[in-house]
Amino acid sequence: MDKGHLGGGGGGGGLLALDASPRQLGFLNLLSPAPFLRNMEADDGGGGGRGRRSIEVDFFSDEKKNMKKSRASAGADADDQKDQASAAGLAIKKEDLTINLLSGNNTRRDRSMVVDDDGASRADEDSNGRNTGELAAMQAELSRMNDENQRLRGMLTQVNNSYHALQMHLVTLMQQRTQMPPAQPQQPPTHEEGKNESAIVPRQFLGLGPSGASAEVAEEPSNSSTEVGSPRRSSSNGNEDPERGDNPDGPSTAGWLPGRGMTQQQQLGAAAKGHDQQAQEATMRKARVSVRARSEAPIIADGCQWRKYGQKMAKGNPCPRAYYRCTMATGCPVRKQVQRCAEDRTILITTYEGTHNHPLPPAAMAMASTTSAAASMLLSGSMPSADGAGLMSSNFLARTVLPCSSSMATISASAPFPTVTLDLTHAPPGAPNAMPLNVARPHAPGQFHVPMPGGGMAPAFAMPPQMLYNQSKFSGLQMSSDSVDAGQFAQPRQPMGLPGQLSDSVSAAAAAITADPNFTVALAAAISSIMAGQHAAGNSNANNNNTTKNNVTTTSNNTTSNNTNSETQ
DNA sequence: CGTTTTTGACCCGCGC
DNA sequence: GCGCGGGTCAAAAACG
Ligand SMILES: [Zn+2]
Repeated sequence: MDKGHLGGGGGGGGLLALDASPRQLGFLNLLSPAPFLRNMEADDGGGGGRGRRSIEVDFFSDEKKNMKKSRASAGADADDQKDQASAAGLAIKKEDLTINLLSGNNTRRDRSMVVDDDGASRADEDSNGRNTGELAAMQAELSRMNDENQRLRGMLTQVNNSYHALQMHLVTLMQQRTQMPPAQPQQPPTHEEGKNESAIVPRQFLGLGPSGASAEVAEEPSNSSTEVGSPRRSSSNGNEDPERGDNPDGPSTAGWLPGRGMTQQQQLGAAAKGHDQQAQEATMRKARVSVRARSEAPIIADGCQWRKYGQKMAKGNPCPRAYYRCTMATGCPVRKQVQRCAEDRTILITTYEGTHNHPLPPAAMAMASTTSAAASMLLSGSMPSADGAGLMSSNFLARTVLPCSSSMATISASAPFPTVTLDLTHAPPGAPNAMPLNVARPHAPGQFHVPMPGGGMAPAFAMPPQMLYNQSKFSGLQMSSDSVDAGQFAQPRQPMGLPGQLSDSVSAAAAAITADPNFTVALAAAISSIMAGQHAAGNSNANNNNTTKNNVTTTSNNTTSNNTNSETQ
């Protein structure tokens, strides 16, 4: 019954000993001109665990941790939207906001106030009734402003939050539409609710399920369905066998386990759930988005937390392929596999699969929605084979997603799964970027350089978040314009009104929508991180350890790998 | 003590 | 039906 015994085991990670010094490099890179999408070793992606000492390339900078901390220390006081909101994402935003505010009007007053205050004591002695009065008044005003400030912050947070939620929702919807025949159109929209949705949506998202709202319960099944692919093996304990169809729920108790066998049979019950979903999910699952980038680091920091659950020698190349799964939420179906390119070991290929079922920090959003958008486009674009549509969409996508990078997107039909590949490895000099501003600056090979709209980072700092937002939007539009009708994208711009009906255009629009904001977010993150970096530099987290074993997988030896089935059976 | 990594065993689809 | 190969599971070890 059991799967047979336990495997072998054990591990060994002890080898980590070999640290290299790449860290330094990382820092250097950090400092280098191209801040966004820069290589950065740091960032321990994950949290806890044994330090993953690794250098990571950080596409979408994420130092959420730092951010959080700093924010907290800053005295964020209340603002507890907690969860959803709290996610680093907002944190970052907040940070920005805060910064701006400070630099703006308040600051001066603040400072002056403070100064006065200090001086006050002395002044007091001198006895200035008037001053005192003024002081009081100012204080009052100050507090009022603070108040307001906070309130605004809160609002912003909320808005931001719901925006993201909507965004995700949209993607989901789009996918659903694509998949479903005309028939039952209206379901999804149901939960718009507007306000609260922020909390709900994300979860539901995961479920994708119609009923989603009820979340927990619904989720389970759906979730399992999500896993779709995996259920098969649910072997773990004999339970599963019987499962096929029964046991609706043993409820949630078991709930969240990732499905896999985990002793839960129920999951299959989910199967019943409905073909659509299943089908849809299946498709989703199939769609893959892979990103090729140059990186010394063993993995790319995309803002999510990943747990490695497997490693295998790939057939065609000496480098092993590692499998990771998202651990930000318990049931998150997202997986990714990382592998080094055989010919050029400096190229790291990261393949994402699935959609997150939980809110993400902005840093993660960037990558996540990029991939999800890519996936949807891929799926919606009818089969990849169709060059016309396929290519176009891919190009569009590439441009949308990483406007400034010279990335190229390609869709391969050959693979078992439809796959979109974003290639960030070439750095064509004269790249035809959407933004003419491109600073032609010699960059390190392989780094994408992201020309800021302003022509450099510096100016960007000064800009308030909104400016950034607009700009990014702008750039997005511009890009999109050349391949598709810009008009369509214009609509989505309104944060709220989502017309979307046409499947294709919708998907395109969705892509645009999702992509743009992300870009923004990424920028914001990058900027704020940099800013933070100034004082926080020393901070432990800042760039964390990445010791790195520089060489990728030292595992080379692993004889093991090829084993496949060699053994029993 | 909770997490994450390591790693051999499993599972399963597919081609022959 | 067998075997290959891609993925996944999960015990045990490594970390913090
Ligand atoms: Zn996730």
